[in-house]
Amino acid sequence: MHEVNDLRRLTLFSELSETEAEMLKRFVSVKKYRKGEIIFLDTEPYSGFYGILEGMVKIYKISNEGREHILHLEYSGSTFGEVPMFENMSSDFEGGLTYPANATALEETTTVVLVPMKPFLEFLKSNNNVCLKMLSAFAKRMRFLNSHIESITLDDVSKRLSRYLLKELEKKGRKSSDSDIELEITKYDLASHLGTILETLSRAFRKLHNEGIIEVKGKTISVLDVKGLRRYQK
Amino acid sequence: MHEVNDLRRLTLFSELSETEAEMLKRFVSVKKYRKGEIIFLDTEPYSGFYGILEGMVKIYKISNEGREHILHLEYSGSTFGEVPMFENMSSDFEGGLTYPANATALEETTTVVLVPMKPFLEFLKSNNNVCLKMLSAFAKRMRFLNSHIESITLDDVSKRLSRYLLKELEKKGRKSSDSDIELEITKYDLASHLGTILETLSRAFRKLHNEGIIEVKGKTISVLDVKGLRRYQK
DNA sequence: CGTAACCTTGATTAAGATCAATTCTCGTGG
DNA sequence: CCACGAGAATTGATCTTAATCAAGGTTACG
Repeated sequence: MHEVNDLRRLTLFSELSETEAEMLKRFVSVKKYRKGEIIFLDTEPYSGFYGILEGMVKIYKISNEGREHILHLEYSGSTFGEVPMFENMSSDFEGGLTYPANATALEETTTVVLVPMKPFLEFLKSNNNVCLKMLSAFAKRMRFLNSHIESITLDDVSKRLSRYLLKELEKKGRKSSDSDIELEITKYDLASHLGTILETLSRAFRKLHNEGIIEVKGKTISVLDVKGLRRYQK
Repeated sequence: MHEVNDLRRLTLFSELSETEAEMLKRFVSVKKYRKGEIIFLDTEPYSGFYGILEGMVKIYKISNEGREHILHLEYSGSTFGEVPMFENMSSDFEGGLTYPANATALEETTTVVLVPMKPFLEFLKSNNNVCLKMLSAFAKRMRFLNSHIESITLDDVSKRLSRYLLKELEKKGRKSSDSDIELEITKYDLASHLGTILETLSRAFRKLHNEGIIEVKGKTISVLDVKGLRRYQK
């Protein structure tokens, strides 16, 4: 279904000209994964970054005790695994590059493109445009990481949850105006993303429910009191 | 002492040609701060990023309860506050830009340059080189943020401390080979950086000491058993 | 040499992880 | 269409870690 022709579906490449996209096409390759399949591990040698044409991917780390923490959830249109590409440029680089985290497909049909390092770096040199776009994408991700750290170190679990729900509301907000949130991931994954575990997340949902702020019905969260939610994380 | 002429002391600009440096000089300005002085707050409107010519700066967030968390410690040669510069480029940008965190000088004589947004973005358009350097700096920082999150969510405080000490050893390692670490910051700031508080950090030091791994004498940490330290965080 | 900033230690409390037992939900095959 | 079973989620009891509260000690520096 999705082909190399869809390259411009990726935000990073959305403004490429026809000829530029053609150049890219020559060296990228399309791959498909099923739910739960691993795209790369943080131990693997680096070959290039990925862009999502369809589906959803989680980027995560695992502790020695086996606990998992999800750093990012990436959706169709976005890219991941770009970081190492720019690390062989810094003077203090030594040894082989690896991916910074693990990546696994979350949806049954997840289609990605692999953009290999060397040809892409060449491509970048003559495409200041894409360079700037990439900086913009990095900036966005850093802002996200900052606020993620902030929330993990300074907020308790219910606050983190309310923060997450508000962000989801904002996302939906652009499309529809009702205040129902449909969780796109399992609560296990959500817990891992919020830096906690399933049981604790469950109790946080209950707490917000008891305060009359939300209603939980499976994967559907109805926000009854947006102001309350906003007040909550302050 | 430090002047606009020192622009190439910043890693980001270290490879600029004479003429390029000249261009930059026209619009940057030098500022000096004393220990404890605030450089910017996360509520302030964004004007541009900073580069450190001399001294040290902490980048941090503060919770509503007044707890502080240090995201980065930046030293002479590095830049900070670049993120918002690339955020007005993304399509979903709305409203005025602010700094993503607070910045405060940690040393008595801290000298920085302010690089204002608009002229620098213009400059970037014709300097693919600097663009790539910036990507490399961003990549490095993201790698750091990732491992920071990993350590905060998956390790306990003593592990985080041992991780920190190992990184410091590595840094020193390039210069001298002995295994003494001279803390450049107060233990209060270190605690804040490790996502904990002074008392807990103190106990973590004691724990590592009791295991015979380190010796603590004020701001000097002697690592007696590097292997033990390495083993510790696994 | 005195004072303020810095650090340590102990006792107590609180948040969240772990362990264990159910319950709920939903897709699949009988 | 129902029943079964597996994965997902909830709930309770207990344990662990780290935050908080409180007091005292140490160091650096004017």
